[in-house]
Amino acid sequence: MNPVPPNQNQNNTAASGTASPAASPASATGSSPTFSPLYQQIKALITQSLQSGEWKPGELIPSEVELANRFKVSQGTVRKAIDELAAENLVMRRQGKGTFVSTHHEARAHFRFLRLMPDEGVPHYPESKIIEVKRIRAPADVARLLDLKTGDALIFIKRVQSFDGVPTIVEELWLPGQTFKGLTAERLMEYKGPMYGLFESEFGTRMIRAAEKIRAVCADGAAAELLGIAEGTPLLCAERVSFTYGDKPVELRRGLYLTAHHHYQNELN
Amino acid sequence: MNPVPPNQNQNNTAASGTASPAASPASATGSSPTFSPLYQQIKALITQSLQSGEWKPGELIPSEVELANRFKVSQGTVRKAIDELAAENLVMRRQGKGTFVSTHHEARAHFRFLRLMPDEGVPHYPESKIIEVKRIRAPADVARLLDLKTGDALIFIKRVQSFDGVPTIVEELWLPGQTFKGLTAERLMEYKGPMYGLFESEFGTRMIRAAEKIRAVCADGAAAELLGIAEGTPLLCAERVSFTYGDKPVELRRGLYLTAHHHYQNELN
DNA sequence: AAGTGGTCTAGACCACTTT
DNA sequence: AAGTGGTCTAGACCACTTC
Repeated sequence: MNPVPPNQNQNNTAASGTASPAASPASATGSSPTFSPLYQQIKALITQSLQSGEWKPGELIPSEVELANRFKVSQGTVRKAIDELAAENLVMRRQGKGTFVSTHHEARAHFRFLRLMPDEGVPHYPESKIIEVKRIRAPADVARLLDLKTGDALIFIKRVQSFDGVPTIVEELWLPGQTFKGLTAERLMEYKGPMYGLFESEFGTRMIRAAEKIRAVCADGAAAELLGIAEGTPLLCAERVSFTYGDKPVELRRGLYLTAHHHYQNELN
Repeated sequence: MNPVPPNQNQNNTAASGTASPAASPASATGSSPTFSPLYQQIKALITQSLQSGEWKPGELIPSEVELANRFKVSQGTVRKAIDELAAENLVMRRQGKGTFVSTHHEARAHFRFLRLMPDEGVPHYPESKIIEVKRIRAPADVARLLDLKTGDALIFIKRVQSFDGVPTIVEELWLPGQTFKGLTAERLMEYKGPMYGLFESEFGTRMIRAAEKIRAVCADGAAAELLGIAEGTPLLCAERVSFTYGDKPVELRRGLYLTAHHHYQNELN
């Protein structure tokens, strides 16, 4: 959209002695600025293009050289910007091929948000069974977490996920009606694969980060019946808020995990 | 220890036309090598110095320029090596001051491994009460996780941690006797602050990474009594294996967390 | 052969900290 | 003023992929 160079808060003119001696980057050099490095500005511009859909999930973005020309900066500066985007899993670099927009339609991405692993054997993605889909008004607590107003339109989803036919997860989701307009039970039921893939493809909303709070709880009657276990069985309760570009919360999810033969895997670095 | 340059798998001679035309980096250029980039080799050398204690936790390491001279590479290469070490929390960079070896004696580091947060209010570090310390022989399962042999010497520790006087965590630890020779109940009880600080200062063993498996369980009689709760109360069970340099496992820990007024916090990126 | 990301270098200047 | 990490540039070459 904007091929012009971002404001230059450093005197890049340097070079030979021919440079005008009084380039005067003066004016506001210390008053209010909050300057950010060039590569951060480039990163923000690239992120904008990702968010706007200029480059769609799975697609190739322009090469480093091309972006350097577009933004009128050196390749090294573009590289540093993309390095950070890759570290945040917004893009993926592949030597010799290029840089691709990340997508949830990839085996690699499936376990980035689902951390429940079998105690033994290789992990694989569970089957999903939709229990309920309905339109509701946002209760105060949900509204607060999703940065909405109490009473705003929400879509509520309840489902059960099974590994090898064994029901293991009961999940409830609250989605802003505004963002997921047109989401139906039919569409959810016929869709195979991670829900985030559907959100990405059909609603243009990509989850890029999430925060979870985990507790131990007792199975209530409803959960016990859905999971085929005794009431009172201890379950792991994971409450997740997911964010899309701009740190905008767009999903609240409460999952109850049966951890008899699975565990929540976490790496502390 | 080794100020000589690492093997150079790239022809760095370049420069002007005076370079000998037949530098012949030939020989094994494609047979078995598993070459690694220069900055990875530098990173490994720096890590060795960290592990050997040449620079101790909290101390300043040599400047980038100094390291570049020592290793006979450019500052940029040292920088990339240190960037990765900083990303792994092995060192901390501070503009204008230098690069410091990370330490567990820092408020900043306290919540890197303890992820239990109060549902409301600001997080603070719990008080610890040692229940039991004894020497045992490694059971098969513990030995396997710690990369030891069944029957090897272990130190077993049991403690309770409280927030504002409320018992919230029951924890059991298994430590290799070899690594933590001389660890006594007295030393543990008189020590204030995170146990990893003690391990780092007194035993030269720094935890740099950990893997946790989390489940929901019911409180048994022992845990219930220590936490002052009813038997059968759901608890979060976190089993952690911690690693020091070289990905060597040096601690097994099983914590039972009361999540009535706290939760396990996790960020998914 | 051409294009991409990955590595390495050398030099300049900036921002911050200490002397 | 001097030293440190932080940013930016320009150019070279390497490793990998595709044509």
